[in-house]
Amino acid sequence: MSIKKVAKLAGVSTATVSRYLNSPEQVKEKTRNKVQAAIRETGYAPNSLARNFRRGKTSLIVVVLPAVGDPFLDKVMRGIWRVADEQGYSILIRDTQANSHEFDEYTDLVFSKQADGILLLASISPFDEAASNRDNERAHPPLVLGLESVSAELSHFPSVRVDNIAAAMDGTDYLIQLGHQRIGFIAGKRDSLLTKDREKGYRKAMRQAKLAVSNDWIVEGEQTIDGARRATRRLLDLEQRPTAIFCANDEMALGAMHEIKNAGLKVPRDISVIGFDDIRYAEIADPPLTTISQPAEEIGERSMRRLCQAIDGSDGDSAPEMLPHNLIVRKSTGKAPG
Amino acid sequence: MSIKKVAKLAGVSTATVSRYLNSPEQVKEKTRNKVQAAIRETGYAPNSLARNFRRGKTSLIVVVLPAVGDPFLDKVMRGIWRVADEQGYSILIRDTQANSHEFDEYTDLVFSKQADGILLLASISPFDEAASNRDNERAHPPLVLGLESVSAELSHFPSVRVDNIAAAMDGTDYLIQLGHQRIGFIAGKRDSLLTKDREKGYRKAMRQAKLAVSNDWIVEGEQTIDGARRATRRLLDLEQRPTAIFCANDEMALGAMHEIKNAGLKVPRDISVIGFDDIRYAEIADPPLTTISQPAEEIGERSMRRLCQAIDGSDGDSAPEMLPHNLIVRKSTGKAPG
DNA sequence: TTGTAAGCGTTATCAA
DNA sequence: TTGATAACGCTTACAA
Repeated sequence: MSIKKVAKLAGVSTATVSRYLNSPEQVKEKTRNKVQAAIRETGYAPNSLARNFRRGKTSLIVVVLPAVGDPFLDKVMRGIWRVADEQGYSILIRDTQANSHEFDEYTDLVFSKQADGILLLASISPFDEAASNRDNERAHPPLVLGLESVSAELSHFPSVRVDNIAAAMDGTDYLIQLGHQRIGFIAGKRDSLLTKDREKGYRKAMRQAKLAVSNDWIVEGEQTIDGARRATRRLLDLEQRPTAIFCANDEMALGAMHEIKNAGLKVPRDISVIGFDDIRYAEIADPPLTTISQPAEEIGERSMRRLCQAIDGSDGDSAPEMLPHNLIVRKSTGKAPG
Repeated sequence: MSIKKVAKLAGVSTATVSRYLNSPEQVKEKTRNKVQAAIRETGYAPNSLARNFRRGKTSLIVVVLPAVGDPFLDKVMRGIWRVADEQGYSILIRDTQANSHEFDEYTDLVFSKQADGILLLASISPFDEAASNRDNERAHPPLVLGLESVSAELSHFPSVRVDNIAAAMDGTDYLIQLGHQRIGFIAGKRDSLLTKDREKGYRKAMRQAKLAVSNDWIVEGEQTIDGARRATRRLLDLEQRPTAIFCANDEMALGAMHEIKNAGLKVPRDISVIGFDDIRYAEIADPPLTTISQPAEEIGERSMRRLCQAIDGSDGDSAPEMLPHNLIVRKSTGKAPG
């Protein structure tokens, strides 16, 4: 009833008030002033529930991410927010740590009009149906994948990321150049495609260098500090322990370094450690962590732009957009011992 | 038009479909089956835009926090999410780093029906008007303050937090017990009441111990690693440098430790460092960081519960809810040198 | 137990 | 440039 009140007070129709709100230039100045006064007097605020309903748009974007509190997301979110602000979207965050991992649970947010689109920054399990329904409208919600590598079922969605395989190869090559031959790998969660790709890159680089990879050298770090610490202990307990460890992300690398030092060993003298992501704690780690950086803010920005395009149907090609990574050499890596 | 389609297909009225959706027990089983079949066949998903509009409720809560990517928020958000899930709310996140800091900008989200309530986990500047309008309806949106200390203008809102003053006193007392007399303090941002309170606690403890506090010992660390590094350098450059540094949070403590070690000094041999929050990186810092922990998950949970109460009007008293803090002694603090 | 129909606040179409 | 009015999809009295 609210716009009506304003209209009545201003002595105009509701249509005019609405126009004043949405395209003031269509309203004569004199009328505009009347409406403005009425709005001020009533303290009227447009009911966005009604507005959204009428427009069929929520102006909400769901960003699905692994965990709030992940320092890497800091910059990514900054990029996302910049574009969201510019385009008039609000951000709804879903954390896969606290929520479900089902693809359909997120796409339903779009189909039920709770959100206009989805920005997926985490690995989730697409329903098998999704693949078969590919031509179905339900399989094509506005959705963009950022950061994450893409499973086959999701490959028809736009995606923005670095080439995790190539990046991990670069990191591994660097260790190999330093003379390391026994290189361990601390992997992420089993369902994370991104860390799987990094593992692939590691394996590929080892293979190309004709270096054997023992199964014992690849341990799961669960993408947490504690998981990485346990993984590191297993690596250290090996009869022939690795002289270098590649961690699928910095969070785990930090845990690994701590555990290595705890065991009375020195980084990089005894063991070199390399991470991935270049989170802000990498630089101030002791020793400062060698890592691979991603253009986080740009990934956020670009994936959000792609999503806006997907929402208003102007999305062009769906080829993955690859951004460059960058090896950052610090002090946690050194020549292989002996 | 969608519920109509379903109704038509099922051969019932739209009211029956609606009832099936909202209170199935009121629908005869036979009818229920028909409706269910129709829903399945059409792939119907209720339009929550229309539903929210009709109900006058968004089921959205805005959580205003300083920065996604702050590891401390990890646990807080977990607590919030647990309650939100349970109560059927979705979480809309606003980051003051990327967004405005104005109180009204957030409360407008409620008045314009974009959200049902606000959980404030960050210091923002309330409009001066807010205080004078206190009796006005507009001054009383459902809003709860979590973590943060409360400015006078906001003191009529419920609040859940630790006693930052007392906690900082405990930390400072501990340093004093270790024999430290020249204790520096790295403060947070100027507008952060929470870190201001911690500074107050530090000052109070110093005063009670009859220890002088030089103005040079209190430097601003901007609540970032880099800010803390700059602040630390200033402290180290002092003619008589402090033998201990209290940092208003762990993030800054990590930066401080790095800078101290960079200067060729040892923690805690030359300088003790103590932080606040007990983020997950504190334990694996080198040396592991002595800090004060807050019951983060519980703060999240309780503040969210209070908010739910505020939304449905069942909120009782508005006295701040204080939770206990806990001094965690690790290796970054030791006896004063000399 | 089910159907009819009004109404939520806004926007958009059309006519004036 | 403005006004009257239908429509958006759903819920909920109220009536049947």
